[in-house]
Amino acid sequence: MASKDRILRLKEETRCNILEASLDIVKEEGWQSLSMRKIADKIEYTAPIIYEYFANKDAILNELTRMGYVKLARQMEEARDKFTDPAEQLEAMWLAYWNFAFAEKDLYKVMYGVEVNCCVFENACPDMKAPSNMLWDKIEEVIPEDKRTEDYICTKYYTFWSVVHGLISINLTNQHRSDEINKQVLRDAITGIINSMK
Amino acid sequence: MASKDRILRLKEETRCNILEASLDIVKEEGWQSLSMRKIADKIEYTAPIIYEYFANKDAILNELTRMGYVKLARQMEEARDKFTDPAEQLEAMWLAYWNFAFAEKDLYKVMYGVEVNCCVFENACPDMKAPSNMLWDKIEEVIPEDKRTEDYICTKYYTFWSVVHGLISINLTNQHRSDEINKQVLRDAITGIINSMK
DNA sequence: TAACTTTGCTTAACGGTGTTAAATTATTTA
DNA sequence: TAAATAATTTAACACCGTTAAGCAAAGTTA
Repeated sequence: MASKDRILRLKEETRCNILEASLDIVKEEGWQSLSMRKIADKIEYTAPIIYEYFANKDAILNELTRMGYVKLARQMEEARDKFTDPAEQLEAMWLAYWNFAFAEKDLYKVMYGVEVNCCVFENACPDMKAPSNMLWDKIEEVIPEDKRTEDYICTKYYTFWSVVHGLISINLTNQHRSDEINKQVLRDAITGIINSMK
Repeated sequence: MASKDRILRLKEETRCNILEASLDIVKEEGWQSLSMRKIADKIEYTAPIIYEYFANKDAILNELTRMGYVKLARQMEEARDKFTDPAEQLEAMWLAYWNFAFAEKDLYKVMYGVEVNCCVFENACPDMKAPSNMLWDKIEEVIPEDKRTEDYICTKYYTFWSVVHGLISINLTNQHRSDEINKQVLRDAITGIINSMK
């Protein structure tokens, strides 16, 4: 009954093929244009057979993100093991996280639910720039004159924006929802950055 | 020829109705289930009529985000004008930004492209928790024993995650792409938080 | 070997999406 | 009133996720 094994192996293989094809499409065209029919085309089957391997499209995305987390964890471990000092290790791990996100952009987008809503952001209309301009101007005002270079302002601006937007995103996608911790993180970060500028 | 004016006024009104209906649907069912036919239903027309007011669905989302930015700017101005000290003003503005995001969750999601990919995040499988556990453990290690409470670790963890994920999101949705600034922000923030823990 | 059953896969279909072209109805103009 | 124009709808296209029915090959049993 070795034929059973062969068939099982084949089934496992097409399961893999489905995931590989999906990831290819995601990498080539972005995860929002991933469709069951495109996957089927790529593995040279018709769409319905995918449902013998995955309950639905979400299940495929789910498995892709799971695999993404595994890969991320591996890269972070590698980075960690290059150092012995805990602080250095921590920094290396965050850098690995960072690097992963950019090496696997679309995967990261699927994993953390980041996506542009529609159009190009390039020639953003003035209304879209108003809030950032306001913040920018105020940051400029807080920074003492002797430090006030374009790059320094830019750095502080993005540090601010990152921590706030990041915490918001986490709360919106995840349902973390511990208001106490959130407020503490937010105030810690904001006052910290402000003090660092003075 | 006052009838021309009346017609123009009516046209402007249905344009408004389209946007209002869209925002209602977005608030009720989330922006991913916004459809041209649903909008048409709500304004008691058929779908093709919408194309006389907006080029396509993206144009509607675009206008909604533009209006969102206007609203955000107004709330930030209000917050700013309650203080005179620049540092206090800056903090108030960031808090206004924060409050806006949670008062207008779905609008913020459209504006900044934040969305869950598919399923519930609640009972996340272990693979999904591995990276965060690794970071959590290392943070715990870096924090001196006398400060090492659950809440303190949690705060630091989310501060880290927020700033990194936030900066990543900004880079992925936007195409900011100034590697120099990015690296500076990242290292500034990370080493800053690390030092604050010691 | 012949009949029956299971398996693997496809075709067809449902209800949904954004979008466009043609047809129809209503309104204005001559 | 008749012609022209505008407003609106119907119908259609091509896509989407998903399911049910059908078919053909393979395996199993008599």
